[in-house]
Amino acid sequence: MILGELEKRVLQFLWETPDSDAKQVHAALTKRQGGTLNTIQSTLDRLFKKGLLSREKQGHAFYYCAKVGREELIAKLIQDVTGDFIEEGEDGLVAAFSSVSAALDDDKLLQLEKLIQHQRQLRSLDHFDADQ
Amino acid sequence: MILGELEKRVLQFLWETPDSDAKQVHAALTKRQGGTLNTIQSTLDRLFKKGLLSREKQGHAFYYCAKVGREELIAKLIQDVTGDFIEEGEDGLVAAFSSVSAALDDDKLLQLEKLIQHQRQLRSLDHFDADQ
DNA sequence: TAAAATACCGATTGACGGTCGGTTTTCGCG
DNA sequence: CGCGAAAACCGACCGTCAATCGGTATTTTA
Repeated sequence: MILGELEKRVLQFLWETPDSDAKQVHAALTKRQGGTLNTIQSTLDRLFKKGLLSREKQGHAFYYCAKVGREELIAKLIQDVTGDFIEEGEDGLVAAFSSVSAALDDDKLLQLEKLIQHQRQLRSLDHFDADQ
Repeated sequence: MILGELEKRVLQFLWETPDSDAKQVHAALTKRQGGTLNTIQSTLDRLFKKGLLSREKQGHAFYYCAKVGREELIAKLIQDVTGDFIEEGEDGLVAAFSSVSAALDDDKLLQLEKLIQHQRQLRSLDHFDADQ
């Protein structure tokens, strides 16, 4: 999946400000270039058709929400962009991580290891909560 | 950086078979669709101009080599595709990994942690060798 | 030097994002 | 209920870029 510049900016805005209509998105993005209200509507529609947004009619306008979170989208983009270089059958994300770890220096690698340990620790806490 | 389908297949071939000319690439890729020899030449040229290939004239033909390895390219692609969603200043790759770790289940996370530990172990062995 | 192999140039096609004008639909209010 | 405004929708156009390939210039080699 390829995202254009405007599409990315719209997504970022909707992560910060969910449940916005075209007018609001336009008002927010037009300050740093953002085209016409029509342009924003087209972009919202394209993102909706790509399955990245949900929308609901309130009054006479659609209100949009991001259907995927930032992390989820990043994961999807990485899988897309690396998919053709990953063997069939292996998990795309893990394989991508694996490939890339070679490109990280020692500090980055340590940083990443701590990050994952932290993440796993959070998980076990969640499980502990869920067990109560 | 955006890579087309043919460009990806050419790259993969050159990783397996470095120092090939257009004719060889064409012979190898034409079995599963690959256009004319001219098409392959254009694609090689495009990849060369993108800085992904090096070339050297031997006889009357250019012989191409991939200038970036598979891991390096994957790292670059991930940085490109996630760059707009990563804060300025932080390391793109680590930040991307960090974002994505949320999208991994426990097994994958553990798998990844072991992978990184393994990688770090390799590094220290390399350093040990280098010190001798 | 001539023929063959190859590089190079340019045109075309097909996607796709961005842009926007014009028309139709829809909603709310008098 | 009907009117006016607001919004959605449609379609067109542009720019970019990968893929494709024909034709021509260039280079190598015999």
